Amino acid sequence: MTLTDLRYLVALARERHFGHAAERCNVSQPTLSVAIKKLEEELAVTLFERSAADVKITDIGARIVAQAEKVLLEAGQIKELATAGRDPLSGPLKVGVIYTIGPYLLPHLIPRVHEAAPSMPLLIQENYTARLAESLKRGDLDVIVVALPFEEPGIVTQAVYDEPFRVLMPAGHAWEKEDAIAASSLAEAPLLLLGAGNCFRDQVLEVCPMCRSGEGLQRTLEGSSLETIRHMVATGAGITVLPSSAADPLPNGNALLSVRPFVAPEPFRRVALAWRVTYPRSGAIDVIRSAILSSPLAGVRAVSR
Amino acid sequence: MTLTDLRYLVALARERHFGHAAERCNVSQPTLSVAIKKLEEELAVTLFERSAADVKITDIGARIVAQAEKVLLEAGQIKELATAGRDPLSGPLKVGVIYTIGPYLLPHLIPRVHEAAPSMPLLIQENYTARLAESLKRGDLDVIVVALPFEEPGIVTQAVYDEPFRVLMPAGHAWEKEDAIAASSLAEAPLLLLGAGNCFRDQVLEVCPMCRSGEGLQRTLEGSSLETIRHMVATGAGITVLPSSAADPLPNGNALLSVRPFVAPEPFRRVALAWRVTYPRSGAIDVIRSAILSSPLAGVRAVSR
DNA sequence: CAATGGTGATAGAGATTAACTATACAACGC
DNA sequence: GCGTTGTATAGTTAATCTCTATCACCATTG
Repeated sequence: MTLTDLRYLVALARERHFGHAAERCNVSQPTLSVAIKKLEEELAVTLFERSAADVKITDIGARIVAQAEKVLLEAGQIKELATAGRDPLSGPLKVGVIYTIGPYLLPHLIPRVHEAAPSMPLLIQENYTARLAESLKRGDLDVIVVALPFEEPGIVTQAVYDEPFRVLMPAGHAWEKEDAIAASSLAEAPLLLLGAGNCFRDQVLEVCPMCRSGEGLQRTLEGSSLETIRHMVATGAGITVLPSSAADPLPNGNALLSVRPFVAPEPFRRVALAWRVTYPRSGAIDVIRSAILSSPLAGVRAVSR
Repeated sequence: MTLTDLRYLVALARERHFGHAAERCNVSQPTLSVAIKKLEEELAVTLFERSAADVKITDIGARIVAQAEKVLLEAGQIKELATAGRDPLSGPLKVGVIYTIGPYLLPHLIPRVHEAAPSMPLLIQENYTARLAESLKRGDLDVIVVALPFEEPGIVTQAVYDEPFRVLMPAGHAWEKEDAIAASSLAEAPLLLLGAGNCFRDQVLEVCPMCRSGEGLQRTLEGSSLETIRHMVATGAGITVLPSSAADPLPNGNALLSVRPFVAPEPFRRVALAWRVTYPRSGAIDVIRSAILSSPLAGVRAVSR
């Protein structure tokens, strides 16, 4: 029993004439005749009464035809589903973002994506890089926004933008008179750091090797976010390093904080998109990339493909 | 897209492993692999993400699999319908009976059929032979009970029983003293006849050729039934001829009527079943025949096959 | 870093199935 | 009877399905 057989069956039930039904199915009369006979044998049921005058459907035949129509209808739905799902910009996209990007990127990203792909709702999750990578590989996420380096088997990454680091200090801090801060001097200040797991923490420590070795005055704040650290800096608890997208928008309306760049060469992080090599909706990822690049993130420089 | 393809699809969605899914479908891995690929091409949609680690279903793939399961379920229903409908004694049987048999046969027939085939309800229609034949050929009826001769192209008949004719007269009628009535004497009495269209009318007239030529005292009662004629006879309106199944049960409790047989050779009618040659539920017809033969119809003689 | 094992894709051969054309067969109507 | 109409059957061709064997890929492991 194939879907073709069922189509023949339904056609014959409608036409009540082998020849006409065959014509409607674009096959020869013997083809349809044989198919119906085969179907009757397979089901061990007489579906039609053939006579010279005409073709009559049996009671059981009518019931089976009705069911066959239901099957064909449902089968047709598959094609419709496929057609609807063919657009990579249709259907939800599961996006992961690291904690140190999400709060600054998402407010810009969401409206832009919604405009570019109205029928692609975003399901967003913030987490550590390692957790995001796990979810991505498992298929719980479709694309993640992370900082490089990021290497995983089966995962491709595409750099999107570079983002310089800034020093954030309380207003009135001694360094406020400097135009730019040397990375080496970070070890001299009480540096507030994110907890382990945040890649940004590691990147900051890389900027200041002495801090990593524990020789500085840095303090690790487990369970904190850049925002909570910023508030702590505002109260004079220490200084910190922020990515420009988090730091630059601040001072305008915030009298308690001062932001300074690093002296060249400025340390920076490279933010990238990552997805499974096998992920088929590349169009959706393009939309995300474009939306990120058109977002007004302070201080960032696009990375050409 | 075939039902087999859909089975492969569903299996793969369940197993998430081409080899295992193929095994479950009793095919080789390449077979399933190729089938899935073909399906994806036909639908122009990626259903699965293949990677070395595992097989992930895409969102659209999951939706299509759900639909495929629905299709397979409905298709399975066809087989169940066929299994259920394979029994010729299941499902309603559309029976037609001529007016001059129905009232005497059906009360006996129905309980017997119900006992022999409890899941075969009877849909019964009484009508003239010609009308029944038309309905039978059209497929509105499955089997009819008529009197022979009955010849129709595409219709087979099977004689069931012979039924002698009787003369019915009012109690106290002059012929009451006779043991048997000669057919030729019918022309001498006011004979009440059914309207045209009733085959029994013609058969009675055949018994009495003089009546046919209009030389007797007979009166045709259009729109009547044997029962109404019987009541008329009881009031003394005339005499009539009845089949034994209608006549013989009467006199016992009916002081107003007398019944007499004809002199040998008794005229009789041969009652038969008729159905389309193509009708597949011959088992159902056998049941009807048996039920008729086991019915206690007065005076009838079974006709051997 | 090379070897290994597991997994899906591909190639080519063989068998099955489905389709066609031609024709037989059956039933009715003239 | 004989032609017409309509379905079934035969035989052939073509498409398709399925198989075995093998490749290619990747991730793990010694």
